[in-house]
Amino acid sequence: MENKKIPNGRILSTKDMGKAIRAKRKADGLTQFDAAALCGVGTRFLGELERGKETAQIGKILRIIHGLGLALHMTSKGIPR
Amino acid sequence: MENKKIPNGRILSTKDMGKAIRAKRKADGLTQFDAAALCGVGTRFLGELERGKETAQIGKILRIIHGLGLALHMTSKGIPR
DNA sequence: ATTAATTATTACCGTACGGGAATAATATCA
DNA sequence: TGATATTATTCCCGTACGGTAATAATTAAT
Repeated sequence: MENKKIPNGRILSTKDMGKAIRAKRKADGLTQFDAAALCGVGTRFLGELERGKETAQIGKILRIIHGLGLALHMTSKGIPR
Repeated sequence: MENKKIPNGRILSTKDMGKAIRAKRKADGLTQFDAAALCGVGTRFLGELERGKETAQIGKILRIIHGLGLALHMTSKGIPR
C-alpha cells in the first residue's frame, strides 16, 4: 500500500510488485526495452506494470518475474509454509 | 508448472496460484460464492482464477489473496531477501 | 441411490488490455 | 551544460476481460 519500504519483499499492492520488478531490472542493468524483449512482452506492458497497473494480466506478469530471475511465493498469513 | 505438488508455496504458473487460492478457500470452508463476495469480485473471476486463467487481472488477484488471508512474497532467486 | 450443494460453462455486453510506433518528457552521462 | 539514453504518454485497433444470470455438470451429503 505505502510506497516506502517493502519488508522482505512482501507484495501488498501492484505498486509493491512494480517497484520490486523495476528494482531487479535495474540491478541487472537492463532497460525496459531489453527486459521486455527478454521476457517476451511489450515495453508498454512492462512500463505499466512497473508503475503499478492494476489491470495487468497475471500470465504476462509471471513471465516477467521468472524471466528476470525473481521468484514468487504464496503463504498463509501468520503460518509460513 | 506441473500440477502435482507445490514446494513451499512457490508460484511458477497461474495453475500454481489458482491451486493455492482454492486450497485456502476450502481450508476455511468457504464456497466460491462466499469468497468472491468477501473479496469483492464475481464468482466467475474467482472460479477462473482458481482454474489457472492467465489473463486474470493482478489487482483483483491481490484482493482475493489478501481477502482470504494469504500473503505473497517476491524474492530474487537464490538470494531470499 | 437420491437429494442438495457447489462448481463449471455459456451468453450478453460495456469497458479496456496490450502490441507497436511515434513523440514528449525525464534521467543519465561526459 | 549539452548530448544521449531511457522512460512515459498517446494513438490505433483487434482481441478479450469480467459482472451478472441462467443452466449444465459435478461433487457432497444423507
